[in-house]
Amino acid sequence: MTAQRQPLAVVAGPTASGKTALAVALAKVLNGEVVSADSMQVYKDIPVATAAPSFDERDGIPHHLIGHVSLSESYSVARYAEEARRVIDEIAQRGRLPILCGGTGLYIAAVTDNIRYGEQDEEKVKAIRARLQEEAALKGDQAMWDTLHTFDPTLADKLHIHDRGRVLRAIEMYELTGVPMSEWHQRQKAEPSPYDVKMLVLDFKDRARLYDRIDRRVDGMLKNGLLEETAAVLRLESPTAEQAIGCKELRPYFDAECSLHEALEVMKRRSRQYAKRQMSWFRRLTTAHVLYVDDYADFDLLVEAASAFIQTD
RNA sequence: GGUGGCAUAGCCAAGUGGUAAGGCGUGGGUCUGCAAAACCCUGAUUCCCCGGUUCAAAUCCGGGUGCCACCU
Repeated sequence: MTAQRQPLAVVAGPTASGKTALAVALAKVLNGEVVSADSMQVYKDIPVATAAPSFDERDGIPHHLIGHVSLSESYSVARYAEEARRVIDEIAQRGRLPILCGGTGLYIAAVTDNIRYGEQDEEKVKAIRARLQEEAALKGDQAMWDTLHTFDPTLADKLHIHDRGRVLRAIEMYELTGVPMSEWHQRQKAEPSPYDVKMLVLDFKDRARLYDRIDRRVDGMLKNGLLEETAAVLRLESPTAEQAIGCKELRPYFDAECSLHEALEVMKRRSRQYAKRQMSWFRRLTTAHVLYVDDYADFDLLVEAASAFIQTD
């Protein structure tokens, strides 16, 4: 007898591929609740730019981890993983199916692969980061990479010298725990996942169709109040908001440096590039079941195929 | 009609005699604490066309074509 693992459905895919609608439809058919896996939808105040599901779109299905964080707070995968696990547990307690839905591959992986980030003293982490940043600015990327290589050659060899962010994080991890990051990876892989994951990835055989949906979505955001939302957010001077597609692309427009049309074109292009990165992430998930949206004549058929897959053993 | 300038990758563009920088876009990839971020890889057998000079031409000369500016 193997231990009963917690069923967990996942709906992943690039922006504008139709994840939200599919997740809601699945929740209805399978008695589920939706847990967002989107690094930007967690923030309140930017629902339009992040295409967070509206009241109507949710259609009575409970959604979690959306708009519960302020732009002034610091948020990251570590906190997300914790919250998501808790929420998934609660949904299961209610006897319902948790459906993880979103486009942030890292966030999804944190849950499905049961990655533990551990408790860390915030102040201590901040201090180390600041120091490493300074050191990197002074000595350069090569020197930092060399440093990492002395105590974690396995990871260093996988990282590009200019991938400063990851190199520094790996050094930080070692300073914090005394254990090389690659060793942490090993330990995590040895631990079995508590979830019975059914991962769906939405994709398009004809990429032009996805790009077209992205363009239309951006145009639609305008009608939903994108400009008003962005104007308000720009006043916050939030580094986090600057990461979201929309804010930084629209800034030149508000600064009268370009036309609205130009800013929107850039926003569409940036969204397409983002979608491409997402696809590249999801493509390598060998256990995922890919659903080509353009293979299905209508939405109901897509839902049918999706729910059939989730209910397989 | 005249005079001057310009023609280099999908776009912007450096290069004035020695064997085609760079940026953007595109496509591919990486990804374990800011991930809608960050990072990596990716293209011109040839520089508008034809002829000439030269060991050697995107670079110089002549002629054509196209675009721009100014003049009549």
